[in-house]
Amino acid sequence: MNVFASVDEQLAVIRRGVEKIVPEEELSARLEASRKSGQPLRVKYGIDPTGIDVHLGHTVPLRKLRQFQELGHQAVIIIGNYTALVGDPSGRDQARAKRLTAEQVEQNARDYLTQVGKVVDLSKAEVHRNGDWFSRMSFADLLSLCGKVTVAQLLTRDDFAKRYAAQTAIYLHECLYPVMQAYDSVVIAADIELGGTEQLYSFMLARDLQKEPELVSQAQHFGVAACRDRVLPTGGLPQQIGLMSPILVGTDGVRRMGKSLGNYIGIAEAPYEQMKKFMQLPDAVMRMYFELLTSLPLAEVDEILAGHPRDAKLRLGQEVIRQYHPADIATEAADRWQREVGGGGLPEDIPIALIPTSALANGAVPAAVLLKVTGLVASSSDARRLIAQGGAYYSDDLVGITAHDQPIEVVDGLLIKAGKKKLARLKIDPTA
RNA sequence: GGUGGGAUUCCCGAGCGGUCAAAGGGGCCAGACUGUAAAUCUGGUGGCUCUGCCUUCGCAGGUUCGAAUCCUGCUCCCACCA
Repeated sequence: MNVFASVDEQLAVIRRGVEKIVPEEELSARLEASRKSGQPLRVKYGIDPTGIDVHLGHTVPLRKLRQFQELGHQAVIIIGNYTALVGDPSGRDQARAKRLTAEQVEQNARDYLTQVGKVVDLSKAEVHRNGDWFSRMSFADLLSLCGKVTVAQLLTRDDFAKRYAAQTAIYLHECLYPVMQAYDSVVIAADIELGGTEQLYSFMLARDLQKEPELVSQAQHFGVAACRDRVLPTGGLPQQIGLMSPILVGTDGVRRMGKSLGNYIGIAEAPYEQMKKFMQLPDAVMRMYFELLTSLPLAEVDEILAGHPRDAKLRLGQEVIRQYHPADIATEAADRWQREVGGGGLPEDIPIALIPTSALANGAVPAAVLLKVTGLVASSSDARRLIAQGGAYYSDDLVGITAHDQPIEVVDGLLIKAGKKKLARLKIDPTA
């Protein structure tokens, strides 16, 4: 059967931008077997619906999942609505403070799927909520599951080991987190699991559980049909292979991309906002972004990077933006950046600031007061500082404001600029 | 339960009776440079009716001409002991 590309061709796609494959040597054999039997591999990706904004960091494994789909394999998305109740302890030095309610989790799950659908072809993917089985497990089922995992195993996890050594709390339900995640792999008979490098422990635990006949037959009760014809003569399942993506650095070029760090580019953001963020990336992260976020051949990426970094960023931005917006919009975002920023022109969407008539004295307002009233600056002290440092300008010709008490004659449409980025156009408000 | 240590301006962290709006670093802002990248340099970073005034150093009181600094109580953290 030739529904699948050759193993080497598949490997070329699969390996791109992957940091670690464990166990690496099993991958090509698994692909080979799938190609011979015509049976697609089941590729699992699990997400905990704890937040809402999907950003480019999340798209790295999601894109990998999409690539598997394009190679003809079966994407299986696990919505961790039950694991979300626990909270992933990965890398944490203490337990999570709050736990989400079931309703929040379900709402988040829906929001997630909408955004995930921009990367993965959901019409061809299986989507499961792990509550489907965890909510139906009996305590006896849980006990037999726990009977396969030792505390010593759990403590091989770095984060738990550290907490144990430091004598900070490790709650039992946290210990269950990796066990639950691994059990998901048993229920859905995963051949491959995608995730970040911090998932190594759970991925390996899944392999251990998948070879346990008792757990496999138990999992049959939870009705994921695909599981049934996968059972080996031993009673176990084929053990999954873990594919771990590197962590995408954020727009600061240093820390991992994350919402709480404010260094992310969200896939739901407006194209021009995304483009501006791309243009402000440190040069050094471009290669990583090209590799992980686009499908451009790496040889071509090298050529692009050999040129002017600004052009490379424009290209990078467009390549990524067109994955989430129409291509002409992506091009327009790049053009607009060149016009407004690259060319030193003025942006087209300058906010209007209303100036109450009562603030005028002979049609003019002292510069510091004006800056404050427009809201470009937080306080009049701030305004004075800005003016003293030569960072305040007025009119389309950007005339520098030289003194905080310099009277600025207010006219409708007058441009006021504070620093590099903040702009406003004045409008006299006759009602105030 | 016992004994010590601590809570400082966005963050970390000095200060331990006046010269403290409070060192230093980070972050952030502005200027120079430039590709609105990085690096570098310079300045700034509580508020105001701004050569001065007002409000900040966990909370509430007190001592003093004067307190972030001393005393009392309260709240919350942390370490060691049991």
